[in-house]
Amino acid sequence: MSSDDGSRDSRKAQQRQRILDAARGVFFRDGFMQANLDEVASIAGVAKGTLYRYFENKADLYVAILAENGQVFEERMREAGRGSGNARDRMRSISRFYFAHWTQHSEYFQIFWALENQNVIGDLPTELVGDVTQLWEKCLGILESVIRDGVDAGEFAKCDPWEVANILWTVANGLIQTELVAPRRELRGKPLEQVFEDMVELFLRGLAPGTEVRDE
Amino acid sequence: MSSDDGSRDSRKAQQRQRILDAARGVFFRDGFMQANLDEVASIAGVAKGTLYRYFENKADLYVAILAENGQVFEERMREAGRGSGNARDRMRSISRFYFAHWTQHSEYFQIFWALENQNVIGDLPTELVGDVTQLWEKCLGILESVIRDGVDAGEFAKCDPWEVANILWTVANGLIQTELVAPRRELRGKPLEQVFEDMVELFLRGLAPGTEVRDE
Amino acid sequence: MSSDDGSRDSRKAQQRQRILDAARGVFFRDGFMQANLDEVASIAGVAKGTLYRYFENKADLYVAILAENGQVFEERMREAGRGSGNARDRMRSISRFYFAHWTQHSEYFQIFWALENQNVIGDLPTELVGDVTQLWEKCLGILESVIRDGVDAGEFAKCDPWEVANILWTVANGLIQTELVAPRRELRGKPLEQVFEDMVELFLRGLAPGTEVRDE
Amino acid sequence: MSSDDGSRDSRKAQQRQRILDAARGVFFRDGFMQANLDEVASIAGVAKGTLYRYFENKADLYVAILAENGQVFEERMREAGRGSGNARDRMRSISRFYFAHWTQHSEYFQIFWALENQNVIGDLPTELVGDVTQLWEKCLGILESVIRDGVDAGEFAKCDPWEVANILWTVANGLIQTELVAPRRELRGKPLEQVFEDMVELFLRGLAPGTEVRDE
DNA sequence: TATGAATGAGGATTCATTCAT
DNA sequence: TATGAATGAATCCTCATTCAT
Repeated sequence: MSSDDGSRDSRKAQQRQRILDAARGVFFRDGFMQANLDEVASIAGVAKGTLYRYFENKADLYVAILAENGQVFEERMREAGRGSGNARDRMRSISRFYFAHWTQHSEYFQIFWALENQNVIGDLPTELVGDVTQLWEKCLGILESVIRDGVDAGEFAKCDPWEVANILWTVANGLIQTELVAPRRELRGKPLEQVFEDMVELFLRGLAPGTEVRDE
Repeated sequence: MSSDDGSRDSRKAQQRQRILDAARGVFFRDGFMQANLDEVASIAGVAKGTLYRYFENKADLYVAILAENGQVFEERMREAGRGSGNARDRMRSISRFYFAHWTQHSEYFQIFWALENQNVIGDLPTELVGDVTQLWEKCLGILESVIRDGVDAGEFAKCDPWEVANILWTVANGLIQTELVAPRRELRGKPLEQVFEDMVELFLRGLAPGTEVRDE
Repeated sequence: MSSDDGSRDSRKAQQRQRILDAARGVFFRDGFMQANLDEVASIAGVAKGTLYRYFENKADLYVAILAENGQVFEERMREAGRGSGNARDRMRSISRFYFAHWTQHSEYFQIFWALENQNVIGDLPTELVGDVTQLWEKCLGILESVIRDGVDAGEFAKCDPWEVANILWTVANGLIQTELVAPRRELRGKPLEQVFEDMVELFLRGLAPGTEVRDE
Repeated sequence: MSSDDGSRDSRKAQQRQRILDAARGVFFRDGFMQANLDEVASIAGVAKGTLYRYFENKADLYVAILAENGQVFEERMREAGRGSGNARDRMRSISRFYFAHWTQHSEYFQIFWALENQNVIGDLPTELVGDVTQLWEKCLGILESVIRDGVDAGEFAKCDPWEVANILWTVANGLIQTELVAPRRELRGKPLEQVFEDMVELFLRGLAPGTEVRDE
C-alpha cells in the first residue's frame, strides 16, 4: 500500500518536474510575458489542462521555477560561507560558489532579474514575490556575517558590514547580469571568470585595514 | 515658403516630442510588453494612427526613447571625465554624474535594463539595439581612458584599464539597478547616494598602488 | 449473501444520497451552468470519477435532484387538497402548503425555474424534462378538481376550472419567484407570507359568485 | 463638417445596432452563459474585436439589450396608465399593453427573467443590475398610482395599493413566464391573450368594493 | 497629414468527461 | 467499485497594426 502511494507520488513528482523543465526553457527564452503555455505543455508532453493540475496559473509556475533554485542556492551559499578559514578566504569561497552557480544556472539568474524588474511582470502574487525577497535577504545576511567576522578579527577595515555586503552583492549581480546575460560587449579575450575574480580581489584589497585614508 | 516649411517642420518635431513624452511615461510605468499604445496616444493627445506616422512600430518608438537620452548622456559623461584634476578625482566626478543622472532619469535607466533583458522584448530591430550597444561602448571608453591616465601617473596600481572600467561600470549599474529599480530591500536608513559613494571609495582604495600583495 | 447484497445496496443508496445532497447545494448556489462538479465531489467526499458511477452526466444529476423533490411534493399537495371543508378552505390549505413548501425548499424552487428557462441549460435530455412536466400537470390537476368542486357547490362563480387553476398556479409561482428568488425589491416591511395570503384572498374574492357583472 | 460628423455618428449607431440585433438573437436562443461572442460577431458581420469597441464585455452587451427595451417599455407603460377613464379601465389598458409588449418582445422578457435568476449569471456588474431594478420599481410605481386613484375614487376596495401593485405585477409576470416562455403545457385551445384578460378581470373583481368580507 | 474604426491572431484558463490502475 | 490524473475543446478578451476617409 505504501509502495503504491510512493510510486504514485513519485509519478506526480516526475510529471511536475517535466513541466518545470519545459517551462524553465520557455520562460528563459521568451520571458514571462511572451512565454506561451501551449508551448510549455507541448514540450513537457502533456495537455494544456494538465499544467493547471500542478500550478495555479502562469505566475505560479514561474515562481515555482525560482523557488526550486532558490532553496538550493541559499543552502549551498550558506555552506560556502561556513568555511573555517579566515574571512577573506570565506569571501572568496562564496564568490567562487556564486559565480559557478549562476554560470551553470544562468536561466535562473536571468529569471531572477526579470523578477526584480517589477514592471515587466504585471501582477505577480505579492506573497510569492515576498518569498524571493526573503531569499535575497537571507543571502545578504550570510555575506554580512562573514564580513563582520573579518572586521572583528582585524582582517578588514572598520566598516558597516551590512552596507558592504550590499555593495558586494549588487556588484556581483551587476557583473553577471551585464556580462553573462547580455554578452554583447567583448571582454577582449579575458575569461569572465577571471574578471569576476579580479573584481573580488579588487574589493578585498579595498577592504584591507590601513587603507582607509588615502587622499590628504 | 521656407518659413512655412520651417514652422511645419517644427510642428512635426513638437508632435514627435509629445508622443515621446507620453510614451516614456507609459513605458516606464508598465514596461515594454505591458505598455499600451492606446494610452500613449491618448496621453499624447493624438489618434492612435498618428503614432505610426512618426514611428514604424512599438519597438521603434521604444528605442527612440533610449536614443534621445543616450546622446545627452554620453556627452555629459564625457564632460564629467574631462576634469583637470588627478585620476581619482575625475573618477569621483564621473561617478557623481553617473549617479545623479540615473537618479534623475530613472525611467531611462529602467528602460535600458529592460533592453538588456533581450528576451523581454522579443524582436527588437538589431540595428537599433546596435546603437544602444555603441553608446555603452563609448561610455566605457571614457572610463577606461581615465583609469589608464591614473595608472600611467602612478595613482593606481598596474591593471588592465579596460577590465577595471568594465568592473566599475557593471558594479555601478548593479547598485543602481538593485536599489533603485527594486527598492524592496531596506537600506536601513543609509541614503543610496552614500552607499554609492562608499562603493566608489572602496573601489578606489582597491585600486591604490601598494596593495597588490595578497595574503600569504 | 442476501444480507451482503442488501448492505451493499444500502451503501450504494447512501453514497448516491450524499452526492445528491452535495449537488443540490452547489446547483442552488451557482445555477446549472456555473456549478462545478469538482466541488460537488469534494463536498460529497468522493472522487470526481465516482459521480459518473451514479449519474450519467451533469444534466442527469441535475434532473435527479428535481425528481427526488417532485414525488414528495405531489404527494403532499394531494393531501393538502383532500381536506373535507369547503372548496375555499381547501384552496387556502393548498396555498399554505404551497407557500410553506417552497419557502422551506427554495433550492428546489430555484432549480425548477431554471429548468423552465430551457435555454439556460442547453441540452437537457428531453425524456427527463418530460418527467418534470408531468409532475407539473398532476399538481394542476389537483387544483383544477378543487375549483370544479367549488363551482359545482356554488361556492365559486361559473368559470373554466382548468383555466383558473392555471392562473392561480402561475400567479403563485410568479410571486414566489419574484420575491423569493430575486429579493431585491423592498416589501416595505410586509412579510412575504402576508402578501401571499392577501393574494390568495384577492383571488378567491374574484372567484366569488355574483361578481361576474362587469362595469356598465 | 457637422454633416460629416453626423454621418459618422449614424454609421456608429448603425454598427452598434447591428451588433445588438445579432446579440439579442444569440442571447435569447442560448442564454447568457452559453452565448458565444464569436457567433454574435459573425452574425453581425463584424470582427470579434469590434464588439469590444462598442461594449466593454459580454455582460455589458447583455445589459445593453435589456436597457434598449427597458426605456421604451417604461415610457409606453406610463402612457398606457395615463388614460383619462376610470381606474379599472386604466388597469385594463396597462394590462393590454403589458401583454402585447411581452408577446411581441418575448426575447426581452426571457432575458429579463434570466437576469432575475441571479445565479444564472455569475458576476454581472452591480450598477447595471441596479438599472434594471430601478426600471422595475418605476413600473411598479405606475401601477401603484392607478390603484391608489381607484381606491380614492371608491372604485376599488380599501387596500394597500403598493402591495396590490406588487401582486398584480408578479401575477402577470408569472403567467407570461410560465405560458409564453415555457409553452409546454396545453392551454386546451384557449388563446393565451384570453387567459390573460380573464386573469385581469378575476383580480379586478376581487378588488371591487363590498367584497372584503366573505367568510363569516 | 491626421484620424479612429476595424481587424484578427494570439493566449490564458476552465471543467465535464474518460480511463488506466 | 472507486479513484484522480489526464485530457482538450471551448471561449473571452487584448492590442498592435492597417487603411479608408
